[in-house]
Amino acid sequence: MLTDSTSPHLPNDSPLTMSPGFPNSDPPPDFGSHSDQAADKSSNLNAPSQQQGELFETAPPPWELAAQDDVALASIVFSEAPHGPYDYRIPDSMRDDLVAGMRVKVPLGRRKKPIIGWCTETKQGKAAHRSMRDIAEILDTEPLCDAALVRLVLWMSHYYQAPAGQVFDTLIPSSVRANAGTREKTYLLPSPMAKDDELVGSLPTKQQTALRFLIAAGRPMTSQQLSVVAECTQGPITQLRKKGFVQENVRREMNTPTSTRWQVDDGEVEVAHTLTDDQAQALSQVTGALDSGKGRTLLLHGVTGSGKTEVYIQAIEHVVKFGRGAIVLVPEISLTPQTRGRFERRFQSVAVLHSQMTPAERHFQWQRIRSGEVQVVVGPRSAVFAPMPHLGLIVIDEEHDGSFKQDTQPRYHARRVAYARAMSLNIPLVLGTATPSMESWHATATGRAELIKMPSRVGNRPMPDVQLVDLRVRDDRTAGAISRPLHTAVQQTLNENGQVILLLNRRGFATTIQCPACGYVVACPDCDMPLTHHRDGGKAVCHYCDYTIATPPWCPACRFDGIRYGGLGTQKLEVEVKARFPDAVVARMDSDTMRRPGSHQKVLSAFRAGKVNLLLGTQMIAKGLDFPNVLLVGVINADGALHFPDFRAAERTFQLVTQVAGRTGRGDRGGRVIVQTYSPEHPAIQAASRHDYELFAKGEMINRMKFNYPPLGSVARIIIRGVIEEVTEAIADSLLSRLEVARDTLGAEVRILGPAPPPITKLRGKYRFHLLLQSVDANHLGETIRRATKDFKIADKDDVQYVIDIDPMDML
DNA sequence: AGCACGCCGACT
DNA sequence: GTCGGCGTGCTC
Repeated sequence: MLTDSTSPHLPNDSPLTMSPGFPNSDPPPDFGSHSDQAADKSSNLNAPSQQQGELFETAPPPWELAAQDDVALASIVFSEAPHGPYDYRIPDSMRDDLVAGMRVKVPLGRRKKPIIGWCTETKQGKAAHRSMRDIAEILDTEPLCDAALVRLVLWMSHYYQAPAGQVFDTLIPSSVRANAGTREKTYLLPSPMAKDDELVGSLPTKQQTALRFLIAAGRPMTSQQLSVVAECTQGPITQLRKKGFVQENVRREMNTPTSTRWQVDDGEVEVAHTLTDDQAQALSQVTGALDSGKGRTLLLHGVTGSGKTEVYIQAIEHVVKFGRGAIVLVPEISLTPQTRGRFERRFQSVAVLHSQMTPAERHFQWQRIRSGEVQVVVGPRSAVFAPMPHLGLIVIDEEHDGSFKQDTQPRYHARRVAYARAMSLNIPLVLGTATPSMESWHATATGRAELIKMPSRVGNRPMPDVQLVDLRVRDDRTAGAISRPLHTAVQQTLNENGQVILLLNRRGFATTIQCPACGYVVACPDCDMPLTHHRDGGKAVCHYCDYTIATPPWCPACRFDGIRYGGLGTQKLEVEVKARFPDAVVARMDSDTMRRPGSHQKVLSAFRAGKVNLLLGTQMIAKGLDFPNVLLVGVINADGALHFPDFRAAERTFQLVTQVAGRTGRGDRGGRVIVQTYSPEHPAIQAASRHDYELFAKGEMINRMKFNYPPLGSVARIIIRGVIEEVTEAIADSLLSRLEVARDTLGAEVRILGPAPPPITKLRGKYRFHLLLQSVDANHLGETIRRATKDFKIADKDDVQYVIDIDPMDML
């Protein structure tokens, strides 16, 4: 039986452990200490047996009492296996220098070379381990993470079940660890011997003059500099060093060339805009939260074009006034020169972090931020780790965006991490979006977040009109992908010299089974997921639970026998569009054509300049573009996103349609949107067509409730991949039984699904299976996985790997 | 991940 | 009898 979901040995007021957590998680059972014993305890949900365990663990056997001297110890973790933590003795000579957050070199096992590790904690040891070894070397003079960030690392390591060493490596850019763009410089100082006039007087003239110049300078100089001012060669200076008249002082410094690059080039300064009533109201709520000195989450729900950015900026100005800094997270795609310029013109000192930065620049910006001179950091998800010393506010723009979840280990969500960081520092977290994630929306309903509404556009521009085209209506259908009504609208817009955006959400691998006559989709009775058609064997499979049936030859709802399996590519659409509108200049934007860096910007500036009339592409054109001459947006097939085998499919569809609709109606000429669909009555599509988020959220929450999908419950996913299909599946099966055992011994309430083939069955030559775990309590879920995988070893010969994804954002 | 230990087969 | 195959286990 489960007694309590909060761990008894945790301080309950600790902000990172505030219960209930957000979005949808409970406190980490332990993040303060993570020695072996602590890990044992934390994997036990049952409080009474924990106390029992302590009886045995805290009393050392008598023969170890001799080793009980109080020694200085450091807990060290590694980014490579074995990840630790291991305890090392701190030699007396290092005792005052080692701080948590520094890197060290330590001996490990029978290795010849010492290994680099991270210090998570220094402590006074009582029960010394039987084979305690010494720290060999300290690599940093300053910790790379302050105490609060070390705590964040340990929390992330626990929550995402990733080795702490790996989390450190994620937090601290490799360029910082490698000291990119720096060089060791040797400075010269007069030594005590140089004070002895008699000795100095006995030196040869050149050496004497050089030394007198160095003394007169009154500051350390490089031998280069000294040779210039003293008008001599290196010779005399080398002699002075040899004879001991000068001391050497080695310092690591930034190379000069990069150190000016960050500066704003245009020097333009923008003043604060006059706020609309909505904006003023929103701002006062945010500043109120700032002044309260509490960790609070504010969801800023503002329609596209309502001016959220101006609210962020003025809130940050408020923070800056008090000498504190802010972090602004933006989706990868919207880190454009425009976004950057906007912040740079409003603040004296901005650090923009982006993916094209060189290692030296990245390192330089990191140092600037840590020095405290930066007021605002703008960047993608990793900017949540910016080492801002007096952080006062974190803003996440477009908080619903998928790019905030990292898809490699540690698979963290920047919103979840930002929440943990903000709450631990007692500062506000502002989440801004036109289409809140269900997680954030639910948080406002349960009181974990406060809702701020901005329902109208700046200048009171109307929202664009959204027209649904029912593809089931025979008269509107054509042989191609563009219906008659859409064709007419495109032609008309082009005739009026307007620009057109056509959105195709191609996710080719998902072959959902949909009836073209009535729109019916074949779904799994247990998971509510659309089944996916597999050509070989004519089977239809659920990617969550492996439920399988024979693909029905005709529609189960209306008995129509021309059932089809979705799928249309941008290339094919481009051909059709060019044939239909031969006079239009068409550009295509998708991951295939946008592979080269800069091509993105190139196409967009051509579109902005009006050289392109019709822009065709995937999701990437749905976000953030602001072109006043776009009078028509067409969504080729809204169902592609809608009937995707993912419980977030409806949410994605709503977001997609709403965001793409926001690309039009930004000028004086208004704008319209046409959405083609087989399911015009679907709540997500209906709500999007009316620009009614709350209508959507209400309906969607009921759907999520049926199966306890997030945000009502938690989900985790374990992906198992290997070269041999049978072996991979066998290991997935053994992991399943371990999970079941762990769940039952813990008495945890967790539903385990699979192993099932994920939508992407084979990736880079490896077969994949996945296990899905669901629970209303994130702790139960986490503990079950922790226990099941604790000593789970896969033999090398099997060549199978597994990955744990906590709060997965997709099921591919 | 290394690195050594150990337990079975083919060689001088 | 030894050299070496790689399966197994440990690293504070």
